[in-house]
Amino acid sequence: MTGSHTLAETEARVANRLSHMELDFEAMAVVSNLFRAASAVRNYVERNVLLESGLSWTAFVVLWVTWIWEPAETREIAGEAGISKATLTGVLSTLEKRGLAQRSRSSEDGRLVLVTLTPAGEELMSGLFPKFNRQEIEMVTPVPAGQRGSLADMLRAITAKIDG
Amino acid sequence: MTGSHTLAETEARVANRLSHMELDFEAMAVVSNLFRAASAVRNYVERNVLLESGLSWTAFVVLWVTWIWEPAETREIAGEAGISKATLTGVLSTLEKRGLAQRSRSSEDGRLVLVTLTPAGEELMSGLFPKFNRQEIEMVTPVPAGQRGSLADMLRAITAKIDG
DNA sequence: TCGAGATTGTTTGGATACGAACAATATAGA
DNA sequence: TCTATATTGTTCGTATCCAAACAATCTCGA
Repeated sequence: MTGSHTLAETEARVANRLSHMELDFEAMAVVSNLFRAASAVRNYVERNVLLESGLSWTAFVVLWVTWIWEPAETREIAGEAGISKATLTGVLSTLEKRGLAQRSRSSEDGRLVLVTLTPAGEELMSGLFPKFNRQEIEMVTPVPAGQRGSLADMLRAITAKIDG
Repeated sequence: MTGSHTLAETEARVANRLSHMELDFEAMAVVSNLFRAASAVRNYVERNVLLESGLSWTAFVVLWVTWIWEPAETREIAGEAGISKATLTGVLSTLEKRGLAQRSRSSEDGRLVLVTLTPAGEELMSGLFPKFNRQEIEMVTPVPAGQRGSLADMLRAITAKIDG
């Protein structure tokens, strides 16, 4: 997951390759560590919380958004989950096949599909989410409590700048 | 990409769903924003830098690692890129098919496969990486310069805690 | 009323993603 | 030397993932 090379070693190599260019190593480090952290968090949660339920990260997020916003429109779910509508179609089909979620046509707008959880889906999320949050707490431990809000704010600022 | 609901609205909904549980909303916010940011950064770069070259994010990262560490061992590439060796096999096949990278057996250890860039791959990366770094700089803009190092450090600490 | 344009979910085709099983190679100890 | 064990990259099966094309539905103006 994490590369075996040190940051300094990598930077030296990059600088050597691109000695004639001006590079912002700090920006590089932010983006690089952003992805390492996201990947590590995802894999860790998939292994320790989701595996026993046979859920992928994406499937869990889709269930979670549906759980919170039920009945949820698919475009809303895709937006919150950060996946394309094409991907959501497949994930929803899988969740329906497993009896965790349900699709239904909107009576007000024939184009829309509304998603709800089945009782089995509700029960699964009720048991799963507390475990999920406990893992979140554990993973954020190395960041001093007084800086976690700031960390979230900076990440939010980056997202806002891009999606703005 | 980014959900249309505000943080407060989401938290209120979650609190309503889980009023009987103790939840750490700050840890939730960190993980949630970590993924929103990573997803936003990835999609933005794929659209604005990688699309014209027909590269996926993963394919680009594999090319980048190879470019820096050439000749690179596949286990090394997979580790740095944060993907499994099975995934790397497929990505390398795609890159070979497109004439951007090349596989060769190690003469010192018959189990190892060494990867190098083709001249076309070299040329592609020489033109692509500066654009990539300029996007990185732009995306990190909303974080005050004095706090970018701290941001990278916190992200690194989370990864280190998980990967132990 | 009616039709051009916009919006939505699905399908299609191809790439990515991973665990598990596998074959090839290397290494260590008897 | 020989063999049990470990390591590495590939294959296999299945689930994601997305852009583009598509069909169904809605909206709005003439």
